[in-house]
Amino acid sequence: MIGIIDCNNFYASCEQNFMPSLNGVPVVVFSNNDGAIIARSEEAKALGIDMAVPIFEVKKLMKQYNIKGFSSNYTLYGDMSKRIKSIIRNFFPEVEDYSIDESFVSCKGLKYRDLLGYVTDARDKISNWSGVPVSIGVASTKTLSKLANRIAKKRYRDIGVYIIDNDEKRIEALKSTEIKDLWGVGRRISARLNKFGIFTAYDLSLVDSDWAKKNFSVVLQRTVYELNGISCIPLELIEPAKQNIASQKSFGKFQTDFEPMAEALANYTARVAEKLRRQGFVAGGITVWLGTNNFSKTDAQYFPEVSTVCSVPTDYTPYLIKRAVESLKLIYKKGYLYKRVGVMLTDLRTNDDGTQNLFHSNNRNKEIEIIKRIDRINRLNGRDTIRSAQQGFNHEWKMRQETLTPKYTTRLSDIIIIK
DNA sequence: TCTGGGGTCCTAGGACCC
DNA sequence: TCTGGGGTCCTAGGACCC
Repeated sequence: MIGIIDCNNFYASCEQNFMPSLNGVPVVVFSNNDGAIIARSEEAKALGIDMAVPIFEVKKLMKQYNIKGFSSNYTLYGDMSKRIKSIIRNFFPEVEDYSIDESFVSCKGLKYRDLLGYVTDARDKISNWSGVPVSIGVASTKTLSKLANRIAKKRYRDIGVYIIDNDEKRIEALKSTEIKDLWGVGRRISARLNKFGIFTAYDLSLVDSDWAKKNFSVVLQRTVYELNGISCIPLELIEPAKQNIASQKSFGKFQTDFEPMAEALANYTARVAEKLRRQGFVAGGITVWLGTNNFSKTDAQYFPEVSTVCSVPTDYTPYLIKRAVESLKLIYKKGYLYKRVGVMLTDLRTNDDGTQNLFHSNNRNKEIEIIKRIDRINRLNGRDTIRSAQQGFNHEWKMRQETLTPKYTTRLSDIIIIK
């Protein structure tokens, strides 16, 4: 049996956890740039606030019902996530960290116990010890456990656990789940399935798996198997190495000139390069892109992208920034209202990769020394104490974060501020 | 006026190899 | 006059996830 442990309204719950006055109060969390809704407390859901709606569409409603809104605080959510996952490991030795607020766990070895009792106890303790309520669904496959989790959230809120452990429960769960709510089936595929008269998870479970593969893909074929209790998406207990590290952000206001966007790009590149080094990788390539506002019906649209190969796989920020800005020069064109710029480090390898380049001599050892010292200085004195001049200081492109809460768990200075 | 960010996997087709 | 078959790797684009 496989369990999925999922935090309820994770970002909203994190905010409520550190501000007791928010308990029982409708709370929403905004996307970066304070653009759209990405998390809602139960109270906010009950007032009809939908997921992913732009803020300007619900501003009135928020004012009317005094709904509290917060800018996303990923430092806080990331740290809370770490804490919750370490608690989970007390109860389940085999864990796959699936996302910031979800973990798959193996229930192997629990079969001689009262499974429901054990999982319910674990659920209560994870919720109480972290301050973030969680729900647990258990079934014989990942896809079915996701279904069980939905049922735990919707119908068994008080205990927060649901286990699909016989065929009767499985079929009932399938019949009460619309195809569009199925894990692995998105908007496009569910629309296509509807044309074949398939509307519920149960309908899909009855199709021939080869038909699913032929007409759709091996992904849907696996889903069909999983719905029938045949597990084909295994628990991944060893986290696979990252393949890419990316950063893109919308500007606080539209940009038209090259220089501020190059500055933003340099800053994002510095961030991904830091992340790269923290994980012990070097990047073999780098991709840069630009984008206009795809929601606009009148603005001219432009979404260029350029990928290049590093002369030698590297984690050296000055080189990566130089490469990124050169790439931006290739795709930048005057006359557009730009909404975002992004950078992705690709072809990641471990930093002992040792790939050389016959036609480029480089001072890898010197670079390693320099960047190690810069990282240390910045760690002790604050991010960007030493920075590339290209990163600038004005940051007029910076995203909006008008209602950001303190980084309660990771920054002492923030804790003092709220006193 | 105002609409997020960071990822993965799969597939088809082209280029290339012997 | 007539010119193969079996395979891999890479890339772009699509779809999905949270």
